[in-house]
Amino acid sequence: MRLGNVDVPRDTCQLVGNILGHLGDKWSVLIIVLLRERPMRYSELERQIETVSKKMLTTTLRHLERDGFISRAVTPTIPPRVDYQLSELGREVMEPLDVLARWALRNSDRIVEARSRYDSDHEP
Amino acid sequence: MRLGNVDVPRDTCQLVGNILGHLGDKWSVLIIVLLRERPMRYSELERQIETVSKKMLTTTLRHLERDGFISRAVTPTIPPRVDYQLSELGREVMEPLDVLARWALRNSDRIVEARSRYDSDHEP
DNA sequence: TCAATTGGTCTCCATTAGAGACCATAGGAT
DNA sequence: ATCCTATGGTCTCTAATGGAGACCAATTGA
Repeated sequence: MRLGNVDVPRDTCQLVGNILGHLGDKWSVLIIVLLRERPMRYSELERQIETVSKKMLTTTLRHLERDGFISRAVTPTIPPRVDYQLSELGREVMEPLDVLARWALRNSDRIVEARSRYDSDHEP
Repeated sequence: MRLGNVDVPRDTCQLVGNILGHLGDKWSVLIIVLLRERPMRYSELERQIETVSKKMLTTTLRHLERDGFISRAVTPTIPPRVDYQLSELGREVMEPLDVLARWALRNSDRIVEARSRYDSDHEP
């Protein structure tokens, strides 16, 4: 793998791929973006995202916690209360994520065009 | 959704999420990175990636083509020859992708640490 | 004559995602 | 007194998705 003009050894490359893979799965980025605004409770995230199942919300949060992007604070009241917030690492990853999101935003027209071109070329 | 200090309307945000989603799936980034080096034939990509199944390689290539990141050139010889290469859009998306990959590279230690901390805290 | 090559598609099985029931418990409303 | 709601999950069952690999058509080289 190459980054800029640096050759990246194979196992490091796998790690990067792995991290990118996690960040790239269906809900991670969305959760990070939401938590950037402010810390949120589990149920709040659930309501904000709407289309996520409890199971996937839980597993995605666990992954993000394990990788150190968010922290999880339990208050053992009844009913229980669990707050999630971005960690320092989570806040830092926002920057490259923003770069990518801004690029997507700037170029969304071109992608939409490419798609309709492809679709009209391939359906007959 | 917010990017920097700009508020992004909901449907545009969905598009960005959608694009990020595609880029984030298991093989896309790897294929883009490989094609940055030089154009490659189907079988060459297959050999480079090793662990990808034909089915997934084909569907990922189709998605990338539909979104306009790569182009596909068929030479109808026997046996057939199909060349894939990055389009202009594909070359442009490398930049934000590089930013993210470099970040991952710089911070991989912290993530590895976070993981082992999490694992030792949660297994007993 | 036989094997190898290519870019897929197709089928069959394994893994993963999603929908939603369920839980324990307290406080508030009726 | 009794119900209802709220919370942060887990668990089960089903639907969708992913992977392994057989198969194909046709030509060239051994």
